[in-house]
This record gives sequence, C-alpha cells and structure tokens, in this order.
Amino acid sequence: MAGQKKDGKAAVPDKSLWERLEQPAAPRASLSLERIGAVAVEVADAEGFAAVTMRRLATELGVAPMAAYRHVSGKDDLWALMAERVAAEHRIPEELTEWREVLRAFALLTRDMMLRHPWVGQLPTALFVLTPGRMAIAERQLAALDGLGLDEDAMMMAFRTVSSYAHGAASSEVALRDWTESEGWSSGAETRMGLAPQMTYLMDTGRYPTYQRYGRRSRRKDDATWMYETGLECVLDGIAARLGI
Amino acid sequence: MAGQKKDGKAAVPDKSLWERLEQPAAPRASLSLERIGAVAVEVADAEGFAAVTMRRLATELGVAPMAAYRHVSGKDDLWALMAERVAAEHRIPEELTEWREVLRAFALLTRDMMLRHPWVGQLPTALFVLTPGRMAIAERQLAALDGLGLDEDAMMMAFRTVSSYAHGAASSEVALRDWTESEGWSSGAETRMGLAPQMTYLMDTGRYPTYQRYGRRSRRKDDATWMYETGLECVLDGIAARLGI
DNA sequence: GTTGGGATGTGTACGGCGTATCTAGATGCG
DNA sequence: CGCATCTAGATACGCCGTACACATCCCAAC
Repeated sequence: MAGQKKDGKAAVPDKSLWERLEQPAAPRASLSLERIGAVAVEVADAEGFAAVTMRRLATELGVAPMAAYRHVSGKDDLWALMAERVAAEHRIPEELTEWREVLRAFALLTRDMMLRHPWVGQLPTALFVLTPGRMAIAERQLAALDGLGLDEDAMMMAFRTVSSYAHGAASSEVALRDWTESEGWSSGAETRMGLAPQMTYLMDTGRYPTYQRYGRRSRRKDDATWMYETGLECVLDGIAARLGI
Repeated sequence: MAGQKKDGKAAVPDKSLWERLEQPAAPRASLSLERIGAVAVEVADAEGFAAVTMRRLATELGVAPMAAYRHVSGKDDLWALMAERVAAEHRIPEELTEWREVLRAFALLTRDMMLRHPWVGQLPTALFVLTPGRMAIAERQLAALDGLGLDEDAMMMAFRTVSSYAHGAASSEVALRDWTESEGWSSGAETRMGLAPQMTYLMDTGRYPTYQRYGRRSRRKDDATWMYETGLECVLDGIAARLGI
C-alpha cells in the first residue's frame, strides 16, 4: 500500500495532508507542500481564484502538469493548503488576555486577511474550520473565554457568533469591492453615479424607497471600516450582555 | 445593436436581466428566463452546485447546448437567476412590524433557505445583495428600522450586521453538514467517533485542549438550531443596546 | 559494485467544460 | 409574396482535472 497501487500506479502518500505538511521536505524533491501552497496563494492573489489551475501551478513551479499530484490528491488538497497558509498569517498578540479584546482582534484580523486575499471567500466554507491554523485560532478564542464561568456550549457559541459575523461581513465587503472594480469604478461615488444598468433599472422601479433614502442621506456610505467595526461592537455587546461577562 | 452584432451574430438582448425576467415570456420561444432558472435550481438542489453546467441545463431543457445563450450571457447571468429564485422564497409575514421581530424572521428564513438549498453558499457573494429579491428583503428590513430615530447609517449597519451573521453562520453550518455527509457519517456522534484521519491527527497533537474539552463536555454539540438562534439573539441584543432601540 | 525498489517527475490521453461563430428554420410584417 | 427578425442547432476551439504508464534517480542491501 502506502500511496502505491500494486501495479506501480502513482499516488499521494498515505499520511494525512497536515502530517505531511509538518514533516521536513523530502530531501531529493523539487516540489513540496510548502512550495505548492505558496505558489497557489501567489497566483490567487495576483490573478484571482479562477487562475489557480493545476496546469498553471505546474508552469509556475517549472514542472510537468501532473507532477503536483505526487503531493496533493487534487484541488481539494490544494485549497486546504491555501486556507492553511492564510490562516497562519493570523497573529493575535500574546499580551491580549481579556476575552473581548481577543475576539475583537480575531475579527479585525479576519477582515484584514480577506481584504488582502480576496479569493478566500471562494474557498469551500468548511476550510474555515477544519485546518490546523483555523483550529489554533479557535483554540485561542476558546481559551480566552475560559475561566469566566461559562459552560462549554456558551464558549463555543460566543466564538462561533463572532466568527460567523466576521466571515459574513468580510466576504460581502470583498464581493462588493470586487464587483465595483470589475465594473471599472474606483470609488463609491462613481459607483453610484454610473450605476450598472441593472441597478439603475432596479432603483428606477421605485420599489426601494428606504434604500434610496439611504443612498441620498447616508454620510458613511463608503466607510466600510466603520460599518464592520460598529457591527462587531454590537455583536460583542450582545455576547457580553447575554452571557453576563 | 440590440443584442445583434452587425454580422448577424447571436447574443443576449440589451435590456438588463431583471427587466427581461419581469417581461412576459416571448411568444414563440421554448426557453425563458423563468424556465432556465427553475431548472438550474432543480439540478443544484438534486446534485449540487457543480452539476449546474450549461450543457447539463441544455439536456434538461431538451435543447441544444448553446440555446440558453440566447437568454443569458453565460454562467454569471445563470447564477443571478438562481440567486433571485431562492431569494423570492423569503416571505416575511406582513403582520410583523417590530424591528426585532422582522430582523429575527429574516435571519431564520435565511438559514432555512440555505439548509434547503445548500449550494447557495457557493454563489458569488455579491449576489447576496444585488438581486431584486435581495433588495426587496433589504428594503423590508430597513423599513422596519425606520421611524425609530436612527439615522440612515445606523439603519443600514443594523441590517448588514444581522445579514452578515446570518449568512456566515448558515454557510458554515451547511458546509459542515455537507462535509460530514460526504465522509459518510450520519450524526454528530458518528462524526466524532470515526473522525477523519486528518482530524484524528490534529486532535492527537494535543494542541487544542480547550477544543477537546468542548468535545467531551458540550451538551449541545449537535444542536445547530440552538447555536444559530442563540447567536442571533446576541446580535439583536447588541444592536438594541448600542442603538438604544 | 551491483542491483533492486521506492520515491519522484514526465508524457500522453480522455472526457467534459464554457462559449464564439456560423447556419437554418420559423414567424410576423410590408 | 419577400424579407427582416427572432429562435435554436451544429460545429469547433482551447481550456480544464486527472487517470495511467513510463523514465529517472538515489539509497540500501547484498
């Protein structure tokens, strides 16, 4: 067995992806999980998630199209490597101990990370949990919520609530930014002036009066940071109030 | 012009997708946006998002592979139709008037919808905002927040905070459900017993003590509804407190 | 020193995808 | 009737993921 079918067919080794990722790179191998993941992230950062193809990676790595399959089982493993790589960028300062500060820092770092790597929202959502780096982040949050008299369910609920908010808010922010940029507008104002035809049509139906009033009267329409941070404080307030911490 | 290049090349008409969607179906056409969207949703519900290909749709519609391009510009339009179709399922009861009830109903309906159509989380995130049905939902929320003395920015912030939480929480719930099912487990307990090799490895590293304690001591580990609803109440509490409503 | 086997990368090929472009038939209008 | 217009079909191109068989290289055992 061990990554080798009886007839000599090539395959990825037996050990789990994460175990292999932590092992030192094989001595006489031009490829490694580290290198594959790094290049995948580079390509995605530069040209978008869709540009990350096995063939493109092979070109970038200076290797034949099928070479990477010795190391990853396919695109699933590849995506997992990408998720792990960006998760490892999270560095919540050690000094922070108060639960609210830790959870806030986590949410702010998540947004920064997703603005830096806008393709992250296109990864399968399960990778937001099931990666060593993501689990380390969760562990840090849970530890910060420990010793406050909460039961395990409440601790997990608090963490997951913040995490859900952060993921949802950051991905919609990124999606809207990508969309306005893809339409060739560079500011919120421009966006609203040269509205895409479909938006103009929708607004002109007059079905969205409150929404239109927001468009005319809002003073912070383009301040995504304010929106994100204010929403985050609400979420933290609510957790504190409901859990009595 | 008008959907026709000078040399007779076929193309989708000029009017926006949404305008065409509302028009009555063309008299002598076997295809319509309605029918295309309906079939796309059916295929996605039955076999997953990846099964929705232009060719598969053509087969399902009893039509040549390129026929649908007369009506949609490509997969982008198709996805927009799918998003609009599931958005139209949201029916927030007319009787609800209190802001908190309206926002709560919206969040609960969002979760139900995503559990019913697990592929929704794989749509481009921008479609969670920029569709007529999604805008109608937003309008309803904003209207419920109107007249409480909030300024436009606060109203939008409240709505977006709930919407971000709902989207994030529901998509991670769906992703985890899909993942455990794809591994062939049918309950949370089974999931934890026959843990995937990669998870066993991670847990065995001993790096996640608090997480492991949660695994051992949690009493609501498999109660996704409790988790979602409790988190939602936190979010609503926080909004109420911060905005003084 | 030779040899054999596992690890590593290569070459070739298949079936499916999105979609550009051309062609053909039906329909309504002068 | 004749013609523009709308609709769908046919064909084809260049990508994609990846299965599979093969070549190479290095180390270990003899």
